[in-house]
Amino acid sequence: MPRGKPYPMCRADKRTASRTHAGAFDPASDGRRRAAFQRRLIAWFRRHARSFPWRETRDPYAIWVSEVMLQQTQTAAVEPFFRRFLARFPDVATLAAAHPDEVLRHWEGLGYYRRARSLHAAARQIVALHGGRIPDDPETLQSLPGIGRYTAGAILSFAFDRPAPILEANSRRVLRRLLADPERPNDTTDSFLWQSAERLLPSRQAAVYNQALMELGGLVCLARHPRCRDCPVHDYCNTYRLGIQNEVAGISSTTRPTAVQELAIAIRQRRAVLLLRRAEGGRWAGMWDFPRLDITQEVARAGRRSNPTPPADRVEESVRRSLGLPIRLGPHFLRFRHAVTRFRITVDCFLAEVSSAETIPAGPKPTEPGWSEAAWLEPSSLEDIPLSSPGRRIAAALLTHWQTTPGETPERLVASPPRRTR
DNA sequence: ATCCGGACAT
DNA sequence: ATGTCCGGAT
Repeated sequence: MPRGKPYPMCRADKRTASRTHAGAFDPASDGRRRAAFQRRLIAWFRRHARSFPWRETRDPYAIWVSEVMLQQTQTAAVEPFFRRFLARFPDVATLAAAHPDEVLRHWEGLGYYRRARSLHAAARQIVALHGGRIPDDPETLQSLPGIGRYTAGAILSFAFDRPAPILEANSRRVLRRLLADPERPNDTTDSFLWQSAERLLPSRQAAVYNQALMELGGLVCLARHPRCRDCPVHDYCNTYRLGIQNEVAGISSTTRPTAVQELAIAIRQRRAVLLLRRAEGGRWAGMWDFPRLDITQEVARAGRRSNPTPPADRVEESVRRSLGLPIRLGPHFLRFRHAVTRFRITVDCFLAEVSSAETIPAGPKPTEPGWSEAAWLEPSSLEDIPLSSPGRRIAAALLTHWQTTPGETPERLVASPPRRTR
């Protein structure tokens, strides 16, 4: 990837911006004031910008990958994934040629797996339709899966330095405060903010300017306690002037979590264990996982103080019905909790053996919705497939269990109530 | 435990 | 307009 200094640190802006008169900042009406705002913001950015690997490049591919990873994901979480991903898939052609599962494997643990699938699909589309070059116009970019208006603007401005506006969580917060209508400071629409972002954008230095806007939101114009005294553009801020910056906050939708009880079963046959692939559209789409049963209803019916595990024969019957597989339930070996979107899932994990004498060759066809594929895998190959985070956790516990109890045989597998693993 | 964060479908 | 998808940081 091209290296170097994409945003040369020119001398700090020594000019003192003129004191601003009172009144709402309207970027459309005052070009001089807008230019001063831009200079202040950019000068601040040159002093305070954090260093990230995706800021060390202007390679549109690397910037695209980073922006997709950064969707709904914080910078600290993204960094190691970004490095690994770029090392393995250094360019569009390499990514397009890769197996989907390997792409997913490199995304494992980052979440929102549709992003990885879209990225891969888009890479193939770029090779097939655009000669392997990342498009540099907004319409074509947004025709690619996983690229919306923000990501298109980010690629256009960061990589190509085109004057394309961006609006994401950080810059949205900045502009919401900066441009708030004093009468209705919380009624600002995204449509208005997009228009404003476009009007505020300088025709040159769009890359630095856009990143400065985001960085200000990330470091100074914080949701909870905005550090307005440190803000280089507080003179231009409609809410700072009125002291109502704390009244304009991102209203977090208070969708309270739903408790879910699940059973995960590691079903063994000879040396292999049964894995299922999660279907399109749901959680962990395209990722492999251990067979899981939602037992929330049963637990609720049985009463809250009772053992959260249904009787072994009920579980065995349920697996026979959904997977067409005769099993004998073994011991409980792991309990953990996992929070995902608005669900708080408690997972109880059990060993199990296929109870039929005959070998069931190609995995059962899962008839239950939610699963698309099944496979019997040797423990060692669990490393090679993309697993959901809970799935990876179960796999790790399973490998430990098998290593510490090497002599375990089906005869010794006896169902027992879950121990409290807290 | 709560907070944080774009694309897409509906 | 609203809901869905994820995991790590705090």
